[in-house]
Parts: sequence; C-alpha cells; structure tokens
Amino acid sequence: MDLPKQYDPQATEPRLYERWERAGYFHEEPDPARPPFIICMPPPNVTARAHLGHGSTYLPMDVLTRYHRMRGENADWLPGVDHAAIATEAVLVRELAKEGVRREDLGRDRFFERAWAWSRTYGGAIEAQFRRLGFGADWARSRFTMDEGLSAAVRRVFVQLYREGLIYRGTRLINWDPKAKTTVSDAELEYVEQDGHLWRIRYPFEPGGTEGIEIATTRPETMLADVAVAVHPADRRYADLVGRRVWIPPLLERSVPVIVDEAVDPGFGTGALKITPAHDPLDYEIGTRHELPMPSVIDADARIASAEAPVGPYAGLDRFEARERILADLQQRGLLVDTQPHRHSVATSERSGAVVEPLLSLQWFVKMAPLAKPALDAYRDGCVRFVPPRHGRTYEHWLENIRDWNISRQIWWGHQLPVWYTPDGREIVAQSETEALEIAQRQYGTRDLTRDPDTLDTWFSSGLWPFSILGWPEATAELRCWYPSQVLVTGGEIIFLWVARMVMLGLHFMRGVPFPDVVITPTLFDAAGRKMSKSLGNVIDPMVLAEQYGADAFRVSILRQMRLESQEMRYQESRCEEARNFNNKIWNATRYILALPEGLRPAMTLPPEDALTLADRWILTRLRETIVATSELLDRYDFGAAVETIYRFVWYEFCDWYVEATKADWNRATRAAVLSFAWNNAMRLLHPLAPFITEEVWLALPHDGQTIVTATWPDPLEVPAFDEDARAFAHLQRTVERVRNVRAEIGLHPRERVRLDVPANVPEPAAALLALLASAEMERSAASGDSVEDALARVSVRAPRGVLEERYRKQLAHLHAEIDRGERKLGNEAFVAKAASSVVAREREKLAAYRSELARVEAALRAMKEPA
RNA sequence: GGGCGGUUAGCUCAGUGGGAGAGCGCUUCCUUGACACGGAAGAGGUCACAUGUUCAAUCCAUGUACCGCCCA
Repeated sequence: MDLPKQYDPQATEPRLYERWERAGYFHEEPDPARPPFIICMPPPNVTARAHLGHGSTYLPMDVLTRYHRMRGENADWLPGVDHAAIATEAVLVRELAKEGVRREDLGRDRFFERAWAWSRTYGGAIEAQFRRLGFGADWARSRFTMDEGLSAAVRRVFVQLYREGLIYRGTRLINWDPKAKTTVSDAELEYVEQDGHLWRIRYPFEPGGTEGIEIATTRPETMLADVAVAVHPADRRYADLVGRRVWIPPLLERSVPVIVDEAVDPGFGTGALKITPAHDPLDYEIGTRHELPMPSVIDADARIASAEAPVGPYAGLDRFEARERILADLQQRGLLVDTQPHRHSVATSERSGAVVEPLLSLQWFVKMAPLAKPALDAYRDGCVRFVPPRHGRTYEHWLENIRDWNISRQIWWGHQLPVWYTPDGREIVAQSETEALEIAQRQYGTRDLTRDPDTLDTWFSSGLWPFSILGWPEATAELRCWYPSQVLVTGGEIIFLWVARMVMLGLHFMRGVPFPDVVITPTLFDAAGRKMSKSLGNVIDPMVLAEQYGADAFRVSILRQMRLESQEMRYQESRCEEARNFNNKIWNATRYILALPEGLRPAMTLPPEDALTLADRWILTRLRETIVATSELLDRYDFGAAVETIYRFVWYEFCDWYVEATKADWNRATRAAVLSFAWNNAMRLLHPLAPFITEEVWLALPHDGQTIVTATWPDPLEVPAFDEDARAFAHLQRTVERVRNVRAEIGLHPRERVRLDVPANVPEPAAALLALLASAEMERSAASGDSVEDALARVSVRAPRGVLEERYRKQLAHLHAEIDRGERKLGNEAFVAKAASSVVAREREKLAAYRSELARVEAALRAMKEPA
C-alpha cells in the first residue's frame, strides 16, 4: 500500500460522513432489549450558523452518543431546530422592508407561508455544518418546533395548563421591546453596562416654590407618570416630610404624596425615590403595596403619550428626546439640582438589542410557583444532577425566586395562542377552532369568535422538547423507550431559560424528570479572555478551521481543552494545529505498520503470551490501563482528561517507544500482530473524539466489521497485562534516557555510537533494545546487581572522564540533598508517630533507594579514578 | 448589591495534605529507511498575598488584592 506522507482530512472526511449517513449508522429504532442512551440536541435557532460555541456544547453530545453506541446501547442523538420567533420575524420584516412591503400588507397567512419557506431554506444550513464537523445525529428524526406534531403538543399543553388554572390572562408590568414591538420575558433580558447620568431634581412643595424634596433618577422622562415620592421609614432626614405633597416637575400640574416603603435604599442618591409604577419593576411593587394609581405615559412605540396623566408639550416625543427636553426645562425652572455621570446596567432585549421599556399590559402568563415546587424537589432529591454540581445553585436560586412567566408575544411567526374571544370579550381556550366554536355555542350561544393574534414565547415549545419530539401526546414506542433521556448537555446561560422549564414541564406532563444528568459546558473566549463577538472581530469560524485543519483536528482541539470544573475556556487556534499534527502522527504510525516487510495477518489475534517480548508486554499493559482510564473519564464526562489520556498513549508511548522498539530485530516475530492489535484498540478508543481518521486507519488495518462507528468499545479484559514486565520496561526507558543524556553532554552526533558497558545479567533482548534506542555499542561486563532493574542501573557509558565526573558530582549533590531530607523527616519523632504508617513506610523505602543509588554512584566514581 | 469561579513555567491550562506537571513557545543538536505537521536533549516556577489548622500546606480554613461569569 502506498500512502502519502501527510494525512489529507479534506479528501477523507466528507466521503466517510456520506457513507456513514447513507448506511444509516446514526439511526436507531426504539429497542427495549438494550439499555437506551438518548440525548436530545438543544435545538439551534433556525437563523443560526455554526460558531465556536457549538463546539464546546455539541461536541460532547456526539462523543457520548458514539461512545455509548460502541458499547452496544440503544444510542440515539435526536436533533432538531428551533423556530426562533423574534429573530426570524425580524429577518423577515427586514427582507420585506427591502421590497417596500409591511407585514400587515402581506397578511398573516402569507407572512406565515413566507416564514415557513424561509425556515425550510435556512433551517438545514446549520445541520449541514454539523455534518461537516462529524456530528452523528439521527438526522432522519430531526424535528422543527413548528412541525405539526410539536405544534399539537404545544396546544395540548396550553389548554391543559389553562384548565388547571396554571395559565391566565392579566394586566401586569411586562418587558416591552419597542424595536421588535413585542413583550419579552425576564429571562430574555440582557443587562448591559452603560454610561448614563444620575440627575438630582427638586420636587417643590408649591408650584413655583423653592422648597421641596430632592430625588435622584436616571430616567427623568418617567416623571410624567410619577404617583408618589418614597423614603425609607427609618430615614430621619425625611421623617417630617412624610405625608406632605409635592408637585411633579416640570409641568407642575399634579401633586403626589411622600410615602414610606422598606424597599427604598436610603444610601442611593438622595434617599428619596420617585415612584412610577407603570414604568419600573420596583416601583410597580411599591405601587401595588400602597394601592397607588398606575398611569402610563409611554406607548408601544416608546413615545410619550397618555390619556391618564398630563404630558403637555412632550406628547409624541421619543422617550430619549423627551428626556433631553425635560432636563432642559427643569434646568430653566431651576429644579435640576445636580448632574453626575453614572454607570449602570440597562435592561436590553437579547433579540433586538433595544432598551427594554417596562409597560403595563394585558398579557398571558404561566403561574410558575406550583410547577416550580416539584422541579425543586426533584433536584433536592437527587433526581436531577448537575455536572459540575455547583450549577445546581443557579437552578435552585431561580426556582426559589420564581416569577410568573409572560408567554404571549406580539409577533406572527410562532404558535398562535389557542385562545378565542366572544364579541363581549369572554375567552375560550381550546385545542382547535372547531372545539372553540362548540364551546362558544354551548356556553355563550354565539359562533362569532375572534382568535387572539398573539403567539407563544419560543421557549414555551422548547420546554416540551424532550417529549414532544418523541411524538407526545401520542403513545409512541419512542416515548415509551426513550423518555427520559440519559443526559442533557448545554451551556450555563440557559439553565433557567430552558433546563428548569423542561424539568417543570416534564414532571407535570410525563410525571418524571426529562434527564437525570445535566452537563453544563464552558463558555468560549478568545485566547486573550475576551468573549467572542463580531464587533470585536475575534470570532473564529469552526467551518474554516475544519477546512484548514480537518474536522477531527477541530474536535480534538476543543475537547482537549475542556475541563470538568471550569466555566470558561480560552480557545487558541494553535491547539488546532497541534491536533492536526497529532492526526498526522497517527497517519504515519499507520504507514509504518502497513509497510512492515513481514506483512500483516488479516485476523486480529495476539501471539501466545510466552512469545511476547518485554516491549510487547509493556505496550499491552499500558493499553489495558488506557482503556480503563478512558472509559472512566468518559463516564464522568471529563472529555479533556480522556483526550489527554489517549493522546499520551498514542504519541508518547505507542509512537515514541513501542514503534521504535519494534525496529529491533529480536522483536520481529510478534510485532506485526501486537502493533495492529494495539493500534486497532487505540483507534476505537479515539473514535468518539476523532471519528474520521480513526475510521480511515481502522479500515486499513486488520478489523472485524464494516465500520468503526458500530465497532465494539475496547474491553480491558481482552488485553493481557503484565505489571512486572511493564515495570522492567520503565526501568529500561530510564536507562535509555540516562545514556542519551550523557550523549548530549558529550556533544555526540546522533549517528555516532556511544559505547556502553552492560552487566551480563541484563537479558539479551533488553540489552539489544537499549543499544538500539540509545544508539550505542555495548560490551558485556561482569554480572552485577541482584535484579534486572539493578543491573540496568549499573549500565555505564564510556565517555571522557571529565564529563562523567561532572555528571556523577551532580548526581551526588542531588542524592545527598534527598537523603538529607529523608533523614530529617524520619528523624522527626512527631512525623513517625503521627503520620500514616504507609506514608512513613514509603519515606523509608525512598531513603533506602537513595542510599543504594548513592553507593552505586560513589563506587562508579571510585572505579573511574582508579587507574585501569 | 447578591451568587459562583479563577490567580501554578513566557502563553493556555492540569494537578495532589507528604519528592512542582503537560502542550505550545524558547535554546542546542539532528534531512537515522512512519512522520521536519518529525526526533533527541535542555533552560524556565518563593504554586497571588497574609494569618491560621497540621508532624507536614501549592492543596484545608479565614481574610486581603486583582480578574472573570451569572443574577438583581
């Protein structure tokens, strides 16, 4: 076989993936005879393109599914796409605007058709990218949150929760996104630090008066809707002002009372807080407590407008224009006392980036407390476990401070509420229009219904994901076998947005948690520790990396950096290069094996144990240990350590030592079988992490079956281990290093041979190996030392006296220091008395070893000084 | 303001109550018949700081400083 010197992933990867998918290796049917291993893919947005973050979040799922598939489980990774209501609608509205068309001109039905068409076109894009990265999801089962089945599940859940009293309609303070013209939930806010101002403003006791109370605010435009000024009850500065009335500037057309409330922070600003219940969450709470009126002065376009309070000349102004005008007027009236720069967090919409305006509005809500309780209990009872565990705190904290969830959105793309109204405003909630009409006829004697135009928050449908994609509410085999799934893998930022809601809804509708384990993956940053963002220009496109270095290299580069406990990960592109080099190393080791002159037998069997050489025994022992360690690490979701373990075995043990050892003549009889056996096993261990190159190599070597994808996971019991021989080989390694060390000190050219005196009781194969690996010529000297290890330690290098003497002196200094340390430690009565006996014993052993080493070095030094 | 995490070699990060580690980078040598996307040898760290617990602390506890994430 003639293989190129360098591995070419670009030519290999797409070809292999196509074959895998066509052969259906990623597809499974529910099979109660085997343990299930199910992962529901967090559905990426239909608008999304693969970015580096998908690497850290989605790669572990692929690794786990592939690993469990190889273990013979009923393993399936269920993919899908989310309809991303606000983001998609924004894209479509922009597209329409280019054609000069408004959403309303098109009409709801045609808009909906267009959104569907758009989703069909772009929804596949990210799945194609995932394929390029080697993700082995069961694409035939891919679902879209807008599919008919999933939509039916959404209606069913809405109707049931409504009938249970867990969904209601009411007027509450909500977060209004004035750009997207819709509500957004608390969880969709992003708090952005901004430079603003803190203005001190005097509210006079009399219009035109100079006496009054000073308040501090960052939002003067909301003054128009003020209904009170509040101070802390214990704040003595204002005690005698409580109960008085002050006039609201700048119009001075209304007066409001000074009240007390515990929620006021006396240390912030002046300690006096203006209360605007209709435009601030804290003020809303205070207003509710004190039963204050709640006039609104800002409309859905974020402009000043009101029928409930005078807004004077500001009517029609944008909220930020109004702020400037009001400040100017306050200044003119002498009511603006002070202006300070002030940095604070401003709530913005995650989707549109607009500054969110709290508004009072009639909306639909889910009553969360009754759903949160079981979700909290499930966590506390250990039915839901977070990895790493500390993330459980976030989950707990959110559920303990749960607030009702605003689920209605004023957009068209999404699941329209299954709610109809009679002409006199009674609400009917039903699975279908037919059912709604029946109810209307029966209860209210009318068939004149209007459907609520709002749609549901996208997260409402994703909350049902773990069972809706299995066919719920139909009683499918998938639902029976595959609920709950085995593990959820996702990013920390959606623990409450998504994870907690899935648990709540899973418990409520399926009577069980949707997954026992939740693995939270780290957030990706650039090498300098900055978040990746387009504006910073530091984003790295995984597709570019895959093209440049290969998908395997990209995968290994990410997985290798993942640490179980860390919450952030700095990505360095150099890691990708290293991983590519690693793949090239694998490739070339394979070339070596395939080019062995004696050839490979097609069957993958090991020679009889008594034929195995020292090196064979060592690499097989290490292989077994590596299999055990890798399996344990994958079971614990410790991907970084798993990669590291295999990496070490492949490069530093198999390639650097074993392959080199097989170049010795005495190793010829067994090497072909051991090389192909160990390499076959190593490829299987590595396959979940780097699927492509392992398949390519596995197919080229002796193997059983059609593909490594469904090959069995290596079994440590099928690999013989020889602990004692492995230790002897390790001693040989140390001896080789020692000799190389001296060579370097002498400055010997690599091709020049160094001469060694090797004690006669070092067995011939070991001596030959030593000579090969250290590039030495040996002469046998008298047997010495009572074990092979000891004899190896007595191997001596022939080198100029000065070099050796220098070397011995360094060794002596080191040994004296170690012996001194050990003697002091063992001489300490407290240590011997109180330390664990095993620790003391180990110290004694170490001391004895150092002493005999010292004797050996001293003898060598003496022998060298004696004239021959 | 609340919660959580980090500070170990130039960089990115492992790690353990008992002799400081890896990869990259750096220095020197090497086109040895798998691989220069390679091989060999080497330099480099008072494990942020302070106090405490302990026979023993980089590791445990408390505090300080700085950095970051999430939430309000």
